[in-house]
Amino acid sequence: MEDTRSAQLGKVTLQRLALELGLSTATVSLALRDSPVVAEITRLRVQEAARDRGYVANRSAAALRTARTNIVGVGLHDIVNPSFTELLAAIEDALSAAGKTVLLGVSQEDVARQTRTLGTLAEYRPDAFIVSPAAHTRVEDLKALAATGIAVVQVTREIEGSGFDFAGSDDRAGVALGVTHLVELGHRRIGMIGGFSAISTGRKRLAGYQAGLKAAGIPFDPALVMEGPGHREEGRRAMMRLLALEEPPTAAVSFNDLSAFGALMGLQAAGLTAGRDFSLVGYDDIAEAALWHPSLTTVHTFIPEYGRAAAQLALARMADLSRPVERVELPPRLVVRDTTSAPVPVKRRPL
Amino acid sequence: MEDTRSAQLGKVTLQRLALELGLSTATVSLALRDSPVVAEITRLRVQEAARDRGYVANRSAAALRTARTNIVGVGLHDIVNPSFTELLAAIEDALSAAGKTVLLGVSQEDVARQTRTLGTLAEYRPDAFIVSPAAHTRVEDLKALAATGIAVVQVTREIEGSGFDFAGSDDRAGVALGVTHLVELGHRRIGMIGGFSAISTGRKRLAGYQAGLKAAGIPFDPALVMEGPGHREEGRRAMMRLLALEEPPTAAVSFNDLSAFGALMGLQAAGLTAGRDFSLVGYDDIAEAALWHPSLTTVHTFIPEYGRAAAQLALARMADLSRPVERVELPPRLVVRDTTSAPVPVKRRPL
DNA sequence: CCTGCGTTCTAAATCGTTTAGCATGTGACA
DNA sequence: TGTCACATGCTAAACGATTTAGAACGCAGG
Repeated sequence: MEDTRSAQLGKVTLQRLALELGLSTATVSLALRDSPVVAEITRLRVQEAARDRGYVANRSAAALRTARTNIVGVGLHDIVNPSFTELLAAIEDALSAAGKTVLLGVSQEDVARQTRTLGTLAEYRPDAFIVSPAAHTRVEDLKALAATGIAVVQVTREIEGSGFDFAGSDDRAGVALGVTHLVELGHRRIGMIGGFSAISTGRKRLAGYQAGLKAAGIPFDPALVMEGPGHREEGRRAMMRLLALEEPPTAAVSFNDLSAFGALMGLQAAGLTAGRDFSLVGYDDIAEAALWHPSLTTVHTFIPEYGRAAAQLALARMADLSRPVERVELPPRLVVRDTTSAPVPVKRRPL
Repeated sequence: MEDTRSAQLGKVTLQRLALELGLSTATVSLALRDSPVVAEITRLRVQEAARDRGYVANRSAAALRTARTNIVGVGLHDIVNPSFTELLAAIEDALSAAGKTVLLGVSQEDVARQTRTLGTLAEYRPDAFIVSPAAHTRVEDLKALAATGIAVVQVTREIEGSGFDFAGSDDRAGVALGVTHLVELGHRRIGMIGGFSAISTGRKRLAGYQAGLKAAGIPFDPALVMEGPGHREEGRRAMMRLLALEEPPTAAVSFNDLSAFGALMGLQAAGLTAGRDFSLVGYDDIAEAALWHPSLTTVHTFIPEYGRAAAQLALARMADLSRPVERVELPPRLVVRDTTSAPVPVKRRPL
């Protein structure tokens, strides 16, 4: 009934509404947005008519006129990794509470795809971008986005020297926490699993690993660092390689929980028990970490918090493009569970 | 440099480009879109100029003119639940391959919020909606979206009688598979954990449970059905309640993997071992299922596949609004792991 | 009767693109 | 020379909203 009528009469636009009400489009537009210059009674009349006729504003038209879209482009390199899912959920939640809508782009850790995706998003003229840049992204790639006067905020990862706002966790301090914990348990030979130098988080977490060692007076041994993208499978292989070393470590920290899970599988495959034969510390504390068996000692990074922070930074910058650059770097917290313990002298149970 | 220049001269629009090239906007517009009516040489000249000047098309303007946005509104009730994350990733992937961009809305299983969110998305005039409706969504709520001539596709869940395309898994058959598996192992008293009748998947999975029992000649006992939203915590509580029954079941199927994980925790808390003292079948087979200890026997539902199917349905319907309604219902497959086994006579080890 | 003022509404320009229809130039051909 | 076809490019009118300057009106005060 309703649909048939509106289909017959064509789409209901603001002009149409104005015509039917015997008002000008100016008045209708103002009335719909609760402007004080239109009389109370007219306002109510207009809003009622809009509701009755099922009027839906056309943001393309509004955006064209106002150069504002209320869209925020969110570009992540991955959304299946639980830590990024949590991030996306937090960002979406904070933005939608502020009346913004998320236009989503996923780069799959591929700069070319990221360029294409963000380029497409840019055509929609988002008021802001929130980006976790793919590995190998250059400063210019990000600058290109901001060229049109769009606010750009980096989240989780950052491109050093880009000069954009950033929200994430203090990765250096975080991984150092994990190393210190292992040292306190008595470990001296500690490996690092996953992470690579093409992304800021990789560099910072490696730096945290080194800082932790240094604080304990333990020399850094590059042979104990297994670079990798932070997948489960890569974590498993890294653990195998660590165990195959001439002088294998008795413990390791990892780039993220996913590679730690892989490492746990590697331990299991080698007939070793985490938290007894080998100590392992994860990073991020995603929900799954507490559920493993044994449950994963890891570093909690407050992902929803910095997701919300990123949203706030974006809102602040789109309100004032020239405000000083801001960095929000939340301090992580160590969560001790069952995969860490004092090292066993040397003997290893064969099964 | 580049930014300063373009900032000085104002935004670079198609008109500006035309002016600088001494061409009409029509020609420039056509040239940029590789129309055959503009001469090869002009086309190249225009495209080069566009590249040099950093021209970024304004989709709001184009959308206004063409009534096409290349946006697809994706409304999910949750994105943190891994099965919906996988779904979102698959949908995004398929759509972006087709040149569409995802405008995201999350309803948090709340109809009011869903109405608000989808209403906002509608203002952007997406070419299509892909929706997994929140519980208690009524047919009219969805119809309202389609009123403006927008393609609507339901994914995972559906509102019966809405008459929209649908892509999901054959939930009835899926849960029946699980029940049959348990029956074949020798179980006769089988519970159902999670799911509720406010959503189609809840109803279908319950129906599958009943169908499985019926096929085995086992009478349906409502006392063995623990309704709930499909969270971990709810699964845990449901398991506690099942175990506290006068005549507790020896096995259970569950609404989804998350509630099965909760149930596993419940078993552990009760000092029971899944796959020995109690058999449990999950639903969905998310990545985490294989990693539990013991690993979860569950029903694999091909989420990325039907996510892609939903995207294809949306593309097809936006190309032809009047095509016949299509339903894609993928048959699930049982994955037997370690949480199921033949029932133990009655004796239970106290710890 | 004129002036001034506040309230409420209108006319018209504008945002950047697409597209139907028209204009122009060129060469072929009769 | 005139006609026609074709290739190419232009003109101008949309699309649906927002916004600014100002019109119309009623009313009070002198």
